[in-house]
This record gives sequence, C-alpha cells and structure tokens, in this order.
Amino acid sequence: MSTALAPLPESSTAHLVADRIREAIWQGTLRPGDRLVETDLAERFEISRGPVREAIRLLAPEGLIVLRRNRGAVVADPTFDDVLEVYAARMTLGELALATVARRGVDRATFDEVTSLLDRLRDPIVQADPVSMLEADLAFQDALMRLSDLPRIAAMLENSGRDAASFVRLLGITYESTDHDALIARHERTLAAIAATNPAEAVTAWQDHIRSTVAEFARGYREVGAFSVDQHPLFAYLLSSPRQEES
Amino acid sequence: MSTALAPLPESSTAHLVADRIREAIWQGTLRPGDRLVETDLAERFEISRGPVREAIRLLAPEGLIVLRRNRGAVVADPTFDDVLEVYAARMTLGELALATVARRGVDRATFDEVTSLLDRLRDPIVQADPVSMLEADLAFQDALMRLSDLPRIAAMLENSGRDAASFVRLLGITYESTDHDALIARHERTLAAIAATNPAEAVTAWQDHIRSTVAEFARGYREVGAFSVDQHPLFAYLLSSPRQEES
DNA sequence: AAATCGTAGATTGTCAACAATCTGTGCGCA
DNA sequence: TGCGCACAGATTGTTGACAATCTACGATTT
Repeated sequence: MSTALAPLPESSTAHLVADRIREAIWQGTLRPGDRLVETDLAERFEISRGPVREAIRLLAPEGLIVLRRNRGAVVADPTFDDVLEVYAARMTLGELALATVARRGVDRATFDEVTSLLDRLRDPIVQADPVSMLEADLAFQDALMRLSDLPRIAAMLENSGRDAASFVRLLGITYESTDHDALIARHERTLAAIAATNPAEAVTAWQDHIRSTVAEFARGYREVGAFSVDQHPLFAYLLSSPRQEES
Repeated sequence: MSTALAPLPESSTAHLVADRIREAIWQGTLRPGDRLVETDLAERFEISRGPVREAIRLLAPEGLIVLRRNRGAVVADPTFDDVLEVYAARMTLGELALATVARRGVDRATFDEVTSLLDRLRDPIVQADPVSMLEADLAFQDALMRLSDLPRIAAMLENSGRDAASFVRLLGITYESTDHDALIARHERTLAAIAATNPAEAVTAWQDHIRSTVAEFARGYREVGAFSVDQHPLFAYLLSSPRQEES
C-alpha cells in the first residue's frame, strides 16, 4: 500500500538505458574493456544518441564505466582493490546511517515496511535465482538505509551497492554460494538493534555483515586467480578491526 | 614541476559551464529556488542547450540543484540539516581515507607536495580574500585525501567539499570570521600524524577539524536566523562523540 | 630500420529544429 | 463562490545533421 503510493520511479529514457547497460554488464554481455559506442547503442535501442549519451554520463560517476575525453566510454576493468574500496565506503557510510536510525528511532509503520522486504529473501523461489536474491537483498539494504532520513548518504549507499555487485561480477566471482540463512540472520540482528534503539549494536551488526560479504568475495577471488588479497591495507581495515562506536 | 606534468584538467564545455553555475551560486547571483532554464543559460553562454543540459546533470547528483522530471532544475534550498549531513559524510569518509594513508605511509615527494599546498594558506594575500582562502583550503584537503590512493572516496570527498561550501553560502553564513591560524594548525597536526604513520592520531585530528568547522557554521547559523540546531541527531553525532579508531 | 608526418575513417562534441509535457489562466457550470 | 476543463505559452525531451577530434595505417624521410 504505502509502496504503491510512493513517488514514481525515475523512468526517463536515459535512466532506462542506463539500467539496460548495467544489466548487460551484469549478464556478461558487456565485458571489461568493451567500448560503449554511442551510435551503436542508439541503433540497438532504436533511439537517438542524446539519451544514450546521458545514460553513459549517468553511469560514469559510479565507476562502472570509464570515460576518456573525446574517446568515449569503456566498461571498467576493476581489480579487487576497487571492490574493497567500495565496500569500505559502504561500511563506513552504513555505520553512520544506522547509528543515526538507531539513535533517533523509527515509527512502527516504516519499520514494518522494511521488515516485510526481508520476507522476500526468505522466499524459496527468490533464493533459487541468484539474481533475484541479489536484487531483493539490495532492495532491503536500500530501504534500511533510507530509514536514516539522510538522503545523500542513502543515495551514495545505493550506488555503491549496485557498483559492488557489478564489480564482483566483472571479476568473475559467482555469488551463488552464499549462505542465505546467515545473511538473513545478520539483517535480522541489525533490525533488532534498531528496534531496541541500540546504535552500538546496530553498527556492530552492520560491520559483521560487510565483513562476511567481503570475506565471501575474497574467498571467491582467491579461487578465480588472484593476488595476495590478504595483506591489502583496506582488507585489514575491513576485516580485522571491530571499531568502537559510542552508544 | 610535478603538478605541471599532471594530467590535463577535465575541461569539456559541460564542465566549464558547471563551474560557472557553481560560481554563480557561490557569488549569490543564483539564489535558492531560482530556476535553471536550459534555453536562458545557453543564450547567456552563447552555446547550444546540449552542453548546458549536460552541466546541469553534472551538478544534480551533488545536491546543489534539484531536478524534477520534465520540469527542469532549480537551485537547492538547503537547511542546516543538509550541511550537517554533508559534513557527517565528509567526516566518516575522511577518517577512512586518512587512516589508510597513515597506515600505509607515503613517499617523501608526494608528502612534500601536499605540504607545499598548505603554504598557500599562510599567504597574507590569500588570507585577505575569503574566496581564495576557501579554494586553497579545499585544494589542500583534496590533495590530502588523494594520498589515500582511494580514488572513489577521494572523489566523494571532493564533491562534498564543494557542496558543503555552497550550502553554507546558500544559507547566508559568512565564512570570513574563521581563525586562519587555528585552521592551519589543525592541518599541520594531521600531516604530522601521517608522517608519524599514526592512524589513530590522524583520524582524531581530522575529527577535530570537522568539528571545529561545523561548530563555526553552527554559530553563524544561530546568528542568521535559525532553529534549534543543537539537539539535531547528527549534530550530536558530529560534535560530541570522539569516536575511537584502532591503531 | 626507425621515426615522423599526413591522410582517411570512425567516433565524439555541438547544434538547431521538432515533439512531448507541464504550468497557469480564464471560461463555463453547478 | 468553487470546481473542473480546455487552451496557450513556456520549457524540457528527443532527434538527425554537422563540426571537431582522435586512432590507425601507410607514405616519406633520415
């Protein structure tokens, strides 16, 4: 109900195209280093170059594609460093958002709405498809962060979530092996902390979540090929430092 | 020397226009609520609507202007909440960047380069002009954050710096009363911590810097008109919580 | 053989005209 | 008076053509 009456989605042509490009990258149709030629894309989508150009400019600041002056755009070729950086930003901004939520508290209705998004993650049909699972997970986390009433920070987190997913995909790491129950349990822990207006616990739960996720990816990355991930400064920062938040 | 051979600046027409618009907002030529009509701006700059449109799209995600579907863009009308949010993001991202710098250490040449940027802040001519002072300050902080080798996070910090400055300006707060010596001393403290590869101290110094800045603005805001800033959740978060960083 | 120069093709950057959409005003009607 | 509706003007969204720029490749020179 309340989601039905929410503001209409940003469905400009440029946004639609941007979503399609993101999807193509996700699916592997577009691979790292591939050029994004405005003319070609315009032809494929059967529109003019204007909106395509705008879509590319929309994607660029997220880091998914790289823009070079007068030379067009190419799909980014991320390293594991990039994934770590995005998750580090995600961790620290999430801490801020959740600490704010938990400190201020939220009204019952809004809280229930977010809780209901968690149900989708429990749906066996959703769990069967990695892509659906990822989307449901991101939708939940987005809603969670929006509780903070910090629109800028919530927006940064939304972008970083999409980026992180695509980066991981571009690196050739599969997301399928994730333990669904553990994921849901971590999210429940965060929600409980918010309900109890316990900022420190909310932050800790979030840190755990990011750490688990990064650890998962690091495992996948070591399998794929991979470098000495473990002594990376950010990796240390992310994994081994249960930082303290005041309550 | 090393700055002379650095990559060329992003000087596309759209970027130039975006800078001009930012400048106009800063100078007060464009005021909160003013509409940014593509046709008008194109005429003023004597170019077509294309680059103007692109410039507006460039400014929008930074929060300086608000975009409404099919209804164009207007200059944002920020509240002090917005300023706090931007500074909160700036504090937490800066902590991450500086902790990384201080943990990894930097080579002498790069460090000296950043140090030299601090000299500009000491120049009496620069100090005499608030705008120059602000620009020099931002340039220093940008360079400082770029030491982290975390390009995404450094970029977020750059944007937030420009935003914060414009927001403060839009709120009608003057920046002139800042104590220059104290500002420089805080920056020196951060640099010293980096040189000593002491992450905890670098983070603390940065927190102090943000706190001083926010406190300054809060004072100005109370003078201008203003609400009960002091019991804002983020204000509490920013000012009264010397959070702990591990070393 | 190596390096430089110049040209052709491809691609992005810019433009001005057209189409779609929105805002506000004034009229008719209860 | 208050409400709904239609229309005109203004403004954004989209398009296809043109200009500027870059890349690649081969000719020319040393």
